[in-house]
Amino acid sequence: MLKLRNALQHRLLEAMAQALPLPDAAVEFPLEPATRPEFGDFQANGAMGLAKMLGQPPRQIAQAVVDHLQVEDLCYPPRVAGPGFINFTVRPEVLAAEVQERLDQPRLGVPMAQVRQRVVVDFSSPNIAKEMHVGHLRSTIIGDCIARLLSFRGHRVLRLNHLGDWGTQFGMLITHLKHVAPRSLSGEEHVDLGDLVAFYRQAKKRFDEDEGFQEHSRREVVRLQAGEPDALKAWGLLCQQSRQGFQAIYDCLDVQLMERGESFYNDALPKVVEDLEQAGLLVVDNGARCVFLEGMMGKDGQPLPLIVQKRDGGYNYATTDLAAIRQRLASPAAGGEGAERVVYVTDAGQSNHFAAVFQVAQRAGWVPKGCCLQHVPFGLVQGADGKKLKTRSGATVRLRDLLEEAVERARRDLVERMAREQRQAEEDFVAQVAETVGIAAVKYADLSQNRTTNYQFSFDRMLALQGNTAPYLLYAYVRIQGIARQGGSLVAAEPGAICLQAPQELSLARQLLNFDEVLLAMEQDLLPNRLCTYLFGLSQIFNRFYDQLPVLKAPAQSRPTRLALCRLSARTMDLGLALLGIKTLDRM
RNA sequence: GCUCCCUUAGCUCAGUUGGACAGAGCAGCUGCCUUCUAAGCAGCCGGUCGUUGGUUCGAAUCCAACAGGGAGCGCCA
Repeated sequence: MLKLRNALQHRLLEAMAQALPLPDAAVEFPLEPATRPEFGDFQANGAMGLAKMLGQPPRQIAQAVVDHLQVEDLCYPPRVAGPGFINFTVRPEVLAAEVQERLDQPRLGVPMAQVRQRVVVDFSSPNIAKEMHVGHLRSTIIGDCIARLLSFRGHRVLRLNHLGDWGTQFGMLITHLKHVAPRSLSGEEHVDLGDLVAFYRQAKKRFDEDEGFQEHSRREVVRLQAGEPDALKAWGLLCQQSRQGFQAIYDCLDVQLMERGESFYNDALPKVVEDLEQAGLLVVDNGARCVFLEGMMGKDGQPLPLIVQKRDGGYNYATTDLAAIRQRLASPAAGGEGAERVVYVTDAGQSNHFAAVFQVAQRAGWVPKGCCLQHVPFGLVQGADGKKLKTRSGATVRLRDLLEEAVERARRDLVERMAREQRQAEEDFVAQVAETVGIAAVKYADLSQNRTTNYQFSFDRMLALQGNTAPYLLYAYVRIQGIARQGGSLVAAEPGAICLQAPQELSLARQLLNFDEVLLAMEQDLLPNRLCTYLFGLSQIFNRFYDQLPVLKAPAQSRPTRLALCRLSARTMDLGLALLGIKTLDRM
């Protein structure tokens, strides 16, 4: 509907210019999608805002605009409604022509971005020697979805996994392993991710309790950052073990990422501090080198510092993040990525941190004009009790276990239903459906929630067959595929002109044509739940259509139209779900 | 103590440049399978949008105060 809206908006502004005695200053009269179906397709609310300026009642203004409007080729006569709204209802034959045109468009009416940017999407970011948990789940799923959308819009997207593979935790871990399992550091003894996690926990405990151990650990970090061969070797082995565990999860989630851990920026860290000093931003305070922030106050009303080099000489994550910003924004000729936009998908708890780092990057002059750094925050994953999600024993939930359980539950549902319906199926079919449905359910549950709020995790809800869930959407798609199978194809044997008559046909067509608007809105604020709400609505409207109107057995004059609507529905679902990172099924 | 976020139906949530009587889903209740279809469809029930003020022609949306919940706050990431 983007095309139609633009056309109507143009004519609306022309009519306004003719109808109203306006000042020279630019006056807007925006046309927006109607808030309710009974108001038609579009509504214009501008009259109310102009009432005071023109000293006329809003309904009179609206009527004057309507009197000058020339839209009869696209709409029924526009009507003034309520306090001064103008409602537009597009003619069915215009909708039909749009459907016809979109049927064979690969992009389903969604334009390429006018300005195609280089974008870095920084997401997932697990830590070496720790299992991935539900916190990484949201970053991974949301980040992947955003990257897919931006790519589809024509941007050049670089998906970076800013792995926590550097820093204090390695000092702890290496120091601890030197004591308890030295052979693991030389590679003579194999440790897997589970062992590492256990060692990490012990090391953390010692670190918190034992000052001497803390000192050793800090020294070990400095040795690592200085590139001591034995420390580097131990570190490399630890990373290798973790990486395998992560990759299994990414494969399962169908997520592509380029690994670019914190260690990548190690050599650039001294230069960050040096250049901050050159820029006159660096202050040594209590032995630590830091930049004091503008507009961010601490307890006593004093400005908060961003520490870039610790008292012991070690660098921390702020330094790494600053180095990463520079590398990403630098031109390719200078060894950078040439990004014009960098998107960070992390939990909302890091908002302050990113605000601080972005501010320092700005003040240091590292953000070229026209480039933008953006934190895309998301809320916590909570359990049924409203508290941070934990296992019954109180441990963090491992992502591996969570995904396995989703697939297992999907499988049990499927097997049970097949028994009830006396269906037979190959084991391959069951396994594939369970995998697809289980993973889709987890992803969709996450994406369908407004990302900025906390989100309550529930297997029962996400796997429910009715409601705003992945299984419901997938089933709507499966139904269309069922028609395709029975009818041989969704392409009419004797294609006739599309003619929208039944209300169910019209509302399905309208929903289908709204796809482009929704994707642009989603890109605007990077809220995947916009697309989810749309696809859920499409599924509902399709199910109504499917329930109330025959397709294959439709009268000859309706059949091509209904087949076309089915085809466009399937393609829209398929593309929409693909942008969410969800695979479809032909049967389930 | 300071900063940021949240509070909408019994439950989980939509509602983002302020717009028409506040919307879904689940749960509860009532109907509909000789039909390409029931993992579905049609309908009913359910709300002082945390509270109180303010701005506005118009506020769930913006501002202020208060209450309740969450997160963060100098050398972890």
